[in-house]
Amino acid sequence: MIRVLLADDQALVRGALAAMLGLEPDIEVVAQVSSGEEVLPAAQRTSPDVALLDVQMPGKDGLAAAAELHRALPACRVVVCTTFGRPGYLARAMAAGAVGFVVKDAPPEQLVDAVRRVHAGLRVVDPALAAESLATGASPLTDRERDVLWAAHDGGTVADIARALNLSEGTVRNHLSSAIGKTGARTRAEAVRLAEDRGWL
Amino acid sequence: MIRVLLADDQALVRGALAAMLGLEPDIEVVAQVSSGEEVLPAAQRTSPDVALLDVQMPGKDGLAAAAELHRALPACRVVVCTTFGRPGYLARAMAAGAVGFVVKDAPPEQLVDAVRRVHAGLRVVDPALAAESLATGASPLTDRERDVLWAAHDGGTVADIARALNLSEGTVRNHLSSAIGKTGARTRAEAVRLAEDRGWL
DNA sequence: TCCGCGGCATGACACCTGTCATGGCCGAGT
DNA sequence: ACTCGGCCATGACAGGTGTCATGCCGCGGA
Repeated sequence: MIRVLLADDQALVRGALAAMLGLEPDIEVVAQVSSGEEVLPAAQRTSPDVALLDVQMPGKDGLAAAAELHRALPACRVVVCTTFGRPGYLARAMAAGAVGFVVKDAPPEQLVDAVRRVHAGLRVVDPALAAESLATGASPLTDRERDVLWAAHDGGTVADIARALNLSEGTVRNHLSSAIGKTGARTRAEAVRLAEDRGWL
Repeated sequence: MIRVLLADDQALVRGALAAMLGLEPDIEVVAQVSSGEEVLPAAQRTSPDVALLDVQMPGKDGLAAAAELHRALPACRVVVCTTFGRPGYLARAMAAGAVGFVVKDAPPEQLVDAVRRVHAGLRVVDPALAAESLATGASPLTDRERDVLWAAHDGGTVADIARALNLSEGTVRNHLSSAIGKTGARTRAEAVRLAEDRGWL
């Protein structure tokens, strides 16, 4: 029996995934949580063999939860599952100690397959995504540029961003300008979009 | 037996939902498709009692598919299912002839419940969302304002938008200004975000 | 018929943005 | 000690942006 922990904020898909995994004779879902914060306590309580974590979750996201879980319970194999096949996510998931990475576009068998494979000690990564991840490369943005770009995410003015980060407006403009240059965008909005697509935020 | 058609572009969640619904003794998933275009042909082939359509799909989205399906096969009850509980989606789904609206945050039982209820001729709508929908109201944007705002979606300049819509730059600025005023935003980026959240695009 | 509203356009103006030059500060690697 | 890169800041400038006044056209309702 492979003991599985399931983390996804959308109750409907979490329940559906549990039902699907439950159909497999050698898989048992021993815990379900809906946020990153609940992952570690639930894992310590139920000691699962495999943890299936969604990236998009309120509060602590799946990547942060994966890192935390990997440090505290190295025996628990982590599979990261996400809606968006963004190259940056893959790289960050691997850096966080995940051994599997599954996209929600993939056929259902691939998930149960991934659970079995990581339980057997193998790594599971989509080859196409791995190639794209290497091609896109790591984020060229500095920490501060990322902060500023993230603060520009919801469309505030330079003054708003400067206030939020305790910076001068000129500095914010510089960071934005630099980020725009590095992403190849022509406006800050485009830069935010591109950086987000590449997982640089 | 309630015959169900399932439409969701994410193969994993589609399969998981099918597995979950398949566990119910009185429900049978007779068709699964991954895009809005496939909905009508599949429905005509399998004549389901209930169609469960995701809003976010490539090409023709769930709302367009719902309208098409409702016109062609009025006997088939449509339930719209979405990740985002945006008020505008609810209104547009109802206008498209849907009789059910389920958010993916909802508990799993609520989905099977919704399927049974709509099959019994009832409407299924989240009360909180319905209230918010009424409060937000219909879009105050004119058609052109919506077009311009949508064209501004990916962060191009005014000149880009003007080219894309064959308008003068001044006109684009006017429409944007008007849209910014109506949404209560202060920049075009914020206006795009707000309008999107409210389902005005 | 006239009026009002929406789409389209022009021009002007204040303000915001993106870019650049310049300089100071600090920590890391040579 | 020195250099280099990242961070922060200031100031200046061209060009983009948001707003307003004004006008024309076409359409549907009073």
